Amino acid sequence: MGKHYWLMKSEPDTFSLQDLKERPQQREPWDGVRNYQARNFMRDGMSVGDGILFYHSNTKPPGIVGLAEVVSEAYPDPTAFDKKSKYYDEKSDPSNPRWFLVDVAYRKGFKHQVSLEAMKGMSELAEMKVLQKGNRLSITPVSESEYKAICAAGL
DNA sequence: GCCAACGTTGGC
DNA sequence: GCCAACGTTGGC
Repeated sequence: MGKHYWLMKSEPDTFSLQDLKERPQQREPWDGVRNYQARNFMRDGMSVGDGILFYHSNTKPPGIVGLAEVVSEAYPDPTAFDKKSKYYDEKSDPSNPRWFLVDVAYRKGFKHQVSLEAMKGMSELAEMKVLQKGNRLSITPVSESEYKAICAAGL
């Protein structure tokens, strides 16, 4: 299977690209996703080596701040089984897990953040999922041409 | 802080 | 299976 590209949102107050950069081995399980579509992208769509656009949401300005990479196959999200976790889900049965995640690793910080506003002005991104009205998904697929256009603007 | 858009829940 | 109520997301 060829390499795919994804946009993954995170609120920087919760977990920023800088936080990922400072993690041991600069990698982290992408836990806490509790949306079925986003889960399906991780569980069924992602492969090791896929490229990730790291997006900061709920901040000023929102936008893509750098690059990460998928570094594991999908596996059950352990926080769903942890009663002390804020992501605990009593309906996720360890013998039939409901929630999955992948590990992601830091790759690069952009020289220039590519803001949401700038993205809206880029004709190459007219079809991009994250720009469609009403889209709240925290994980969306990105085409190779979209990925390259954003890298060209940010690196 | 507001609120549009969307997903989930649960009564029926 | 329908759909109203509710909760969340996330830009502004």
